[in-house]
Amino acid sequence: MRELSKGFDHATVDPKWYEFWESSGAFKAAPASSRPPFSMVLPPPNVTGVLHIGHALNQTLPDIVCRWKRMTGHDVLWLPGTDHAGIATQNVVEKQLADEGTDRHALGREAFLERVWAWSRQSHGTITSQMRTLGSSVDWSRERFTLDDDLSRAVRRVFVTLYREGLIYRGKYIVNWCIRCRTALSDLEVVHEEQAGRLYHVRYPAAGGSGADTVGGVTVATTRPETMLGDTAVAVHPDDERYRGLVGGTLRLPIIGRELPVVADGFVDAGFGTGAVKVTPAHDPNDFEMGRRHELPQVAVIGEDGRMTAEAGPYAGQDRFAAREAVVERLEAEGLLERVEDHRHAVGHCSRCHTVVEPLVSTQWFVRIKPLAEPAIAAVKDGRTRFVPENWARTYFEWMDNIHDWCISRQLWWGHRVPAWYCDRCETVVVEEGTPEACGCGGALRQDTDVLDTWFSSGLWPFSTMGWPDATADLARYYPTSVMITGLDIIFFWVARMMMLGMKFAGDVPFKVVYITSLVRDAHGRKMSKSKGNVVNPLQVMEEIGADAFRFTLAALASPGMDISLSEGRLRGYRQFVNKIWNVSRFALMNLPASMAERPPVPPTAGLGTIHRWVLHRVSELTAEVTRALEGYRFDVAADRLYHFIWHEYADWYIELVKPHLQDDAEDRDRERARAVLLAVHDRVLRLAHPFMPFVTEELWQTLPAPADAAEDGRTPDGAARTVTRAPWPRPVPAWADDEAVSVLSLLQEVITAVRTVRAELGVPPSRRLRLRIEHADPAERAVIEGHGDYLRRLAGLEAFEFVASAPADPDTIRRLVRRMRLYLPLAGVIDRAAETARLRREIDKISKQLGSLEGKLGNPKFRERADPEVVAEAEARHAEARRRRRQLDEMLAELSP
RNA sequence: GGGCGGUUAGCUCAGUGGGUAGAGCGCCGGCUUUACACGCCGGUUGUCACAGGUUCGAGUCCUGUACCGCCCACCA
Repeated sequence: MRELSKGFDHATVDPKWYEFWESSGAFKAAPASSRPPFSMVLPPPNVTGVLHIGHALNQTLPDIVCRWKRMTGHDVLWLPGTDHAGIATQNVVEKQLADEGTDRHALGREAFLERVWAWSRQSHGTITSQMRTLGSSVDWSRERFTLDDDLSRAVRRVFVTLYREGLIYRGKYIVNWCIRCRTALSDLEVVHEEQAGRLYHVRYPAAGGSGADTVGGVTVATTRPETMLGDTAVAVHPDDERYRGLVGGTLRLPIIGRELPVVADGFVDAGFGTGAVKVTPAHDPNDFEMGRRHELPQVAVIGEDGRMTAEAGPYAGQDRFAAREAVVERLEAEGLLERVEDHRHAVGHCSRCHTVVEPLVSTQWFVRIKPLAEPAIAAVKDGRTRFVPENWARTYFEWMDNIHDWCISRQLWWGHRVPAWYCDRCETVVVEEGTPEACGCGGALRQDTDVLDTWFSSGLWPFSTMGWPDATADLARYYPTSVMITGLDIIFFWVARMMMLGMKFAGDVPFKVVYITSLVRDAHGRKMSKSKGNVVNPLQVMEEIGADAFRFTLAALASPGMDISLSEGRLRGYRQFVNKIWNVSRFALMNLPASMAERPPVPPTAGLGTIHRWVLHRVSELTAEVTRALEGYRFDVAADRLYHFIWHEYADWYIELVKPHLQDDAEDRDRERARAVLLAVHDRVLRLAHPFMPFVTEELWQTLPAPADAAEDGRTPDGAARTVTRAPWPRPVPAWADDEAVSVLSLLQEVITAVRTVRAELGVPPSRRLRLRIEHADPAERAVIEGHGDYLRRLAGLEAFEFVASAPADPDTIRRLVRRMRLYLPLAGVIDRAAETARLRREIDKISKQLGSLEGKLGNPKFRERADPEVVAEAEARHAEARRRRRQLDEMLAELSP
């Protein structure tokens, strides 16, 4: 007999096995193998990041899939890596510099980059070791970083190709500008927040009039009065009768005095405000477009630093918000401020530093996106890529159908530098993959100082990591990847761009399935945030309860399309589940002799006792259910089935029932069979649970005797090591199907539970052995009970039971049989008459209700006509049963209160 | 303004071809039954948000309402 330690110590066990897996090559892809490929790429976390709850979920779920696929005999490639995360990383280092009293400009570009490289090299180890703690079974030998040379080459190839095809262009357009980060942002990097503001109604006098003469002027409304300094027109709707006479005329811009034409434009909503709009082409996206339609000049009054420019006249040099106040004061003083209203509106903020974004005109690089979006939309429409849950496809379409050109240049230093060079002498722009020597005209070339949006390189991740643009064997074998599992927050940032760029450059969709994971919230469904102090740190949780329990919790809570509320209760509950598995294993191990060098085959079921046939049947069903759930990405269902079977069937019933067969006094042949079945079931359970709780299952599986069949023993590809990560995934065994065993067990369970209930309700201590008399048993049921009397006596705590054959046998249901028994437990002296009477009354109420509804149903002729005959028969049976039950209860009540 | 999701036991949630409401945690009672007190046994708890409709039958399908949440958005 062997023994396991009393408890599972994840702190020592987990690292031991991860090291073993990694060093034995258990997670390595085997491109040369004949196994069918299965591939995923890991959404690369920020290289300087730390593992947060979102990562934990987005790695646990794919890890479950990968571990499962490895066991089903696939050649699994799960490719890991990290992202340089341009703006995020740069901001962190800039903050460090600020703390040191310096900044990047003082350091200079090269020294600054050296500094960021040093920081990212240093923190790279943090996130990767945390992934190991979680158990992510990635192939570390293929780890990539978005700034690696070969990935940078892919970035340049894509840029140059798109440029040459006219899909990347450079131009002066209005962009979102963060005055703190001092860079342009894409639309996605701007987060809109509804906030309280004011709507200022300002009178623009007719041109020629003095400031005081407002007759013939127009009132416009604005939420940003400081931008009026840059106005170059006023617009009204072409059909607006009120202003018809004004179109073509001019107004005078207060403060500045510039003459503004009144233009007619369909964009203007005549119903909003006064129906007249000030037009500021340099500081508002709509006005920018309107300005182009009407060939209006752009007057930039706010600079890249957020201060007013020389064009702002008296306000030059002021902060934009100070200027707002000052402009309002001046307008008021001049009597031009007609009205101020409170107004809630959405204000754009930088997603990285939360500064209010300033739209302004700037020269940037853009991707012309529509031609790329169309095939990416089609691929989801025709199912080449499928969303799970499928509703996310709507969100994807919604965005893709309304997509705008993508601003990809950033005025940062950390990232892929734009591969464009400008000639000092002529106007030539050279865009090339390599570094050009000089301009054709002989002039010196200067490289563009901007870098690319981080998501430009991430968008290439599924193929750039596999060696593209070379036609590598990896690309041929592993692209498109099988599935992508990622969070809903990056559907647009990342998933959409991988779709577009993958189809354009790798010639196919990047993945066949996109599983969108939910947001993890706190126990009460609130978003986790530092300020609320409700952030769950996965590393701390794993330290406390181990990675297995943590992972299992995430899987169990991952209902598709629903946010996850992570509660301590669930975490604790599943930690206890891990402990349960540990102890079931202890029990199994104690009862399997060490000499059992090779695993005995399961004996033919025909020769086995009912409990063995039952458990084999159930484990086969479990196998089918877990497999089906995984195939449908129902991690929650799979976890739930495992939990229920292992705890409430295998441990609570089978282990208890099998104990006598394993004892020393059991007959040898009987004991050997019991051992063989126990081992077979236990082995299967550990394999099925392995993807969810890799560490504890490996630890336990390694203690089991090796199977006789070499193909079953889970060697690593090089044949070096046995590991459950490579053990074959169990398959349902049709020959184990056994409805008879199921019905026997359910009868036994009902009888045993009924006796226990009676004992508990009447306060009979377990030590007191009871005699049970059973009346009116159906002959078949009587035979079953007699045939399994030992189990009944043992688990119900009976001294003996007997059948009373006084009444004729009838086809009563199990329930009735059981209820009848309570009357004959010789306990008359113990019964609390009042309590028992109340209980019976409650039950009578319940049954009366049921009876009522059944009579309604059966009394309805349409039910008899249309319902399935089987259903009608069942309803009739239930009705008959309910009536009998009702009569019994009445009798019992009468007996109690004579 | 548009899109999506939610409303089921005290809490957090399952309930995916319509057919007698489930789990975990919590709560109550009883147990040293030698795998496990991170345990065992038993018990309690629901006008399935509301209003209509389809159906013999609706938590489940349809329509509408209310409230909550998320995402997108160029009405000043």
